[in-house]
Amino acid sequence: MCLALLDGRAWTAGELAAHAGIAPSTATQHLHRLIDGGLLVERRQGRHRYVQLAGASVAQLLEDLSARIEHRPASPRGLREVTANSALRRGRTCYDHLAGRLGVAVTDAMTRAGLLDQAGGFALTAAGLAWLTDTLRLSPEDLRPGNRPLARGCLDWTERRQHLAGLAGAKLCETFLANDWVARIGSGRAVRLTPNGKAALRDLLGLADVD
Amino acid sequence: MCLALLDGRAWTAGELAAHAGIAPSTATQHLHRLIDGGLLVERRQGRHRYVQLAGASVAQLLEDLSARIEHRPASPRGLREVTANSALRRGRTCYDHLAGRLGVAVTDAMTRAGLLDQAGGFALTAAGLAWLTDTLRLSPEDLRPGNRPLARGCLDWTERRQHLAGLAGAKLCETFLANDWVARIGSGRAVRLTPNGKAALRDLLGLADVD
DNA sequence: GGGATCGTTCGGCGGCGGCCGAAAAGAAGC
DNA sequence: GCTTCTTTTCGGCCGCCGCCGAACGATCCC
Repeated sequence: MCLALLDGRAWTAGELAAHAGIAPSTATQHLHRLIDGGLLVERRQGRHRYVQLAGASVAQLLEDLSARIEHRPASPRGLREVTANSALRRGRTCYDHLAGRLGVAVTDAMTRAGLLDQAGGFALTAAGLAWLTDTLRLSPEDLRPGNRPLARGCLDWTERRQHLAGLAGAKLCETFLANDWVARIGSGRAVRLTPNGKAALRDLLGLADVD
Repeated sequence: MCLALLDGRAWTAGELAAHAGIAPSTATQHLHRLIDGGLLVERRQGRHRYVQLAGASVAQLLEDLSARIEHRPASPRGLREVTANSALRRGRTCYDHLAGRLGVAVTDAMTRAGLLDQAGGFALTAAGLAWLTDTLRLSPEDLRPGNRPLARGCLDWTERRQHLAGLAGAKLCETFLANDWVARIGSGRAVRLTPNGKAALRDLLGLADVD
C-alpha cells in the first residue's frame, strides 16, 4: 500500500485493499496505524476515505527504503504487463516529480546546462533558479525553500541514477503537466512526452532524442 | 543495535547483546538477518565477531528512519546520564562525520564562507572544494565522488538542522581527529573540541564562540 | 424508502517470530 | 592438556500480530 501511495495521489481504502490483495477490514487497520504514525493523512469525502502520503519527507523515506529493497525486477508476465512496465521505465511521476528515463534525461540536461550542480552534491545553481523563474515563469514565492529543500537527488528506481526531486522538481513536474508537455497514461503514474513537450525540451534544454 | 552501530564503529556480538538487553543467542539471530540483508558486514577476529554498518548508504537510511522516530527525548535520569547527554549534544560523530552543535556550527560557518551551498540544495561549491584541498591539504583523489556524493545534508538529531555529511563530511571529520582538533570522550561517540581545534576553527572559518 | 456501495468495528483464529536456556563449538591463555 | 571466554546452534515456549468474516453504520443513487 505504501508503494502504491508513492505515486503521490490519494487512494481510497478499498482501492488499496484490492491492490494489496487483502480484506477491506485488514486495510482499515493498517491505514489507521499509518495515519496514527503520521505517515499518511486522510480526507473524508462522502462515503469515501482518501488517504495520501503525509508529505515529501515520507515519500523520500519510502523511496529510500524501496531503492534498497527492490533490486530485483518482478519478472513481468504477458504482453500487458510488459508494455505497462516499459511505459513506466520511459517516464513516470515519483511522488510529485518526474522520474524514469524522462526524469533522468531532464536532470542530466539541466546539469549540462549549468542549472544543476551534481558534482559537489545536489543543488540548484543561481543560473538554475533564474531559469525556473525567467524562462519557465515560475513565481519566486513558489520556490522559497521552507523546510523542504529546493533541490535534492532521488535515486531512480529503474535507471539507478539520480533525478531531480525537492521543491524545484515538484514545480517543474507541475509545469510540464500544466503546459501539456507530458500527459498521464491512463490512471497510473506513467507519463508520456507529448509532441509539444518534445519541442519544448529541444528548445529549452537542447535535449534532442528523448524517446 | 542498529542505532548503536550508527556510531560507525565495529561492535562485537556480545556488546550489542548487552547494549540491547537481550540474550547473546538472540543477538546472533538478528545479526545474521542484518548481514544476510546486506545491512551489516562482519569481520571475524579470533573468538570475536565484529559487525559494522555495511556502508554510508545504510547509515543514511538509519539516520533518516531515526530522525522520523525519535522526536521525543528519552528523559535522562541522574547526573551521569545528563552530563553524557549534554556532551552528545555539544559534539559527536554521526557515522563518519561531525554532528551535534559542533557539526552544525562548522556546517553553518562553511555556508557563510561560501564553501557550501545550502540555498539551492546541499552541495560543496568550487571554493569549498579548493578550501578542502588547498587549506586543509586533503588530496583531490580522496575527494573524487564515486557512488557516494561529495556533500549531502544529514538531519541533526539534537539540533533539528542539517549538518555536512557525505564524502567531504567524512574526510573533514577524519582531518579534525588526525589534527587533534577534536578528541573522543571515552569510548562513546561524543567528542570535544580541543584548544587547538578552537584556534583552528577561529583561524580557518572565523568561528569564534563554539562552546 | 429501498438497494447498492463503501467503510468500520469487533471477535476470533492461526501462525509466525522473537525470546530464552542449555549445550556445543571455536579460540585464547595457562 | 584444562579452563575460560565468546559465539553459535537447536528446541521449545509464549505472545503478538496479521488476517478474515460477519455485522453494523454511513452515504449515495434510483
